[in-house]
Amino acid sequence: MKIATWNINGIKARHDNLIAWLKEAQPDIACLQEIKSVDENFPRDEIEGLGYNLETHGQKGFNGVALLSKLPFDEVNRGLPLRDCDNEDEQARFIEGVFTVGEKPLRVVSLYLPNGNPVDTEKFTYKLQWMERLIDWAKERLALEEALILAGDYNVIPMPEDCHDPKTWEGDALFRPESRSLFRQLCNLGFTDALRNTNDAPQTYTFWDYQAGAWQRNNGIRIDHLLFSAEAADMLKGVNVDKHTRDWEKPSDHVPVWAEIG
DNA sequence: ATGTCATCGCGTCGATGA
Repeated sequence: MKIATWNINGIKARHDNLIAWLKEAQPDIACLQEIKSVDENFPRDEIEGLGYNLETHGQKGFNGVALLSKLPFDEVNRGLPLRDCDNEDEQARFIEGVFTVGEKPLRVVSLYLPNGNPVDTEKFTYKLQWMERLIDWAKERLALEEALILAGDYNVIPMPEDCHDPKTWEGDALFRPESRSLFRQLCNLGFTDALRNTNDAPQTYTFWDYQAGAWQRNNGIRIDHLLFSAEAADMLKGVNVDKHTRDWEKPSDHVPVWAEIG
């Protein structure tokens, strides 16, 4: 089966591209980010018409995540749990679905990690705190020893080779040592970076800015990641990036990344 | 590192976020 992640940068603006891609790629589960829609306004009809169950966690204007699945949802959880010291988290960036595959649970998360720029503001501390909360949550889930996939837009460039020109990213929240360190800490809990472990092609990117001809110059970054628990990694067959969608009319600035498991 | 894009607010553009 096929599990995909795609930051669509607005469901209203990207609906037709999403439908075209669903027909073409036929993922069994798709994790979407930046739906930029409240749940009530999310256009469900055509997606459900293609045979998908759909769960959204949206908010007005920005952020928002969704899960599409041909399998029925056994369970859905919205939002990353807060810590005692946190204020209320109103940003919709996390949704978890539980499915049954071969009589075993498969947990899939669609996450949209905060961008964190500019770094001299509370946006950066919010990003780092969000990552710490994600690590705490992941520790608990990994203790279940189930197949778990954390998919989404992490807004983290893990390694210098994950961007066209590391010098231009120095100091950016996506490439700051603190962000990269927390991403490593998350991985080191026992996750496999599915793309990195199945594809060593250089310049494998998942995002190209709309500005300055970034796509035409292949000035991209790899920030969309699929992290697999050991039980999920045992099922991993391969990973691909649907780069061609960046050339479509009215493209998202991100492209889908998907894993084949079985 | 800015040659863009999506959304909101009630205003046909400016602010915001990425």
